[in-house]
Amino acid sequence: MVRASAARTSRQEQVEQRRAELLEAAKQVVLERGLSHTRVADVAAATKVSGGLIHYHFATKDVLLTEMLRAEAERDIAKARRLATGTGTSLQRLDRVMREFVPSSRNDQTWVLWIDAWGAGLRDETLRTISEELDTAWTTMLLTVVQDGVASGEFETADPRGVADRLSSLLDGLGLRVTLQRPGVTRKQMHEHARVAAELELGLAPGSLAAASAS
Amino acid sequence: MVRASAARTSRQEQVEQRRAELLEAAKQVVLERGLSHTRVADVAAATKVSGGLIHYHFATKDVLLTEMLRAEAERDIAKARRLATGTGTSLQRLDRVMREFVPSSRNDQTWVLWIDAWGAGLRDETLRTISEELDTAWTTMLLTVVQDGVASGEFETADPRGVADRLSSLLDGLGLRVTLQRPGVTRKQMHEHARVAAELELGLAPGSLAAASAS
DNA sequence: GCCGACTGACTGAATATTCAGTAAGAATCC
DNA sequence: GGATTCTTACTGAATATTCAGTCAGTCGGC
Repeated sequence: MVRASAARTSRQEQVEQRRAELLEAAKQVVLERGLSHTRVADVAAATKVSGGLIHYHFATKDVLLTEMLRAEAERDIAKARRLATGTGTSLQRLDRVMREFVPSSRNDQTWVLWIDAWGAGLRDETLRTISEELDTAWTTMLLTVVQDGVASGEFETADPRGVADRLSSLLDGLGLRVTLQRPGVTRKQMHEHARVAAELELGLAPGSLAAASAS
Repeated sequence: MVRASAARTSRQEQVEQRRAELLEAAKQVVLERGLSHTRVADVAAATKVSGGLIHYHFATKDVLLTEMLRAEAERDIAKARRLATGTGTSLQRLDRVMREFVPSSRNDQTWVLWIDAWGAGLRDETLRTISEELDTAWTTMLLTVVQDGVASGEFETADPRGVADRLSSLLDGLGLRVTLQRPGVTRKQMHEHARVAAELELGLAPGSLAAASAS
């Protein structure tokens, strides 16, 4: 009895694990081929599993992809929440947040995924909502940091909400350019642009944010 | 002789017109269904023409869609150029440019098309180049206006290039939000955000730009 | 009567979804 | 604790559909 119920991995856990495995494979395929060119056969092959199994766990391809994006969004949202409640001065936290926004490479998984999702969201209510929640989480997080900085006297602005909206919009525009490898917008420049804009918005002396990251 | 050579529309002109008609239909279909879900049969139906004719004028569907985007980009680029060389004070021109950027509705054709194209550009070199040219044109146009304003003493900045990059990135991020109907970012607010950011970047008194548009 | 624009039926490939069948394990009974 | 039914994750092949692209032939103007 005891042994049976204490099996290392219960049936349910195994299913959970398999689903997670399929979602992860789906993500990899989508990163390579794009949302619209992803085939369920690709996901099956990537997992070394039969095509039928995909449909055993996910009713349709759409469900698979949607759940993958939802899971991904949740992970990113959790990350944003963690950043919002980090330690250090507001200046340091703001710097950390902005660094987190910069694509880690031209192939940054997160950015590629969400740029794809923006397009799909134009016609799919569900996807639009998912990417919206992610967007909201990041903007809210920025807002928190800005508000904290204003409260502590580090930042100066009459419209924290507006600042957060502008900074997160700017970061999206910059991240897009970096990911699409637009000339003249490297990762380094993106960070620099974000720094300058934040300093202007928050009444900081030029270089304050650069100094924050050094410390 | 005279009659023949002066035919209202020459053979070549008719072909040109039909191609334009097909490109326009393709655009409409893409706006409705998205780049990846557009079928050549849809374009044929929209033009009340046989499926075969599409392939008579365009070798493949990809060619059709790519040419459609190229034509669209060229039109937009021409518009940007026109704005760059407009009349009025730099303040007025800047205001005009920013207004032009704001989606005319949640379904603004240009924005929907290019958000879709960003995603496709992640994996298609040609499409990436096309949207890059458009992007460059708008940024360059902004740069021109900023530089003119600096020269005339209306604006003050040490880095016109940086200002142009930041403003156009911000506008992309904002346009995206408006088009995806993100809560809290209406067309009006987008314009307001752009105004505030431009004033901060260019050392203008709050409201200068609002005043410019009123005049 | 030739040529170029056009039609529309057709092909073939790609691919999502279904489904009958298998086997390993869990639950139940004795 | 062994035999038995039952459940369920999974396979692989069949099926059904969707579409891009082709091609033989029509039609109208020059």
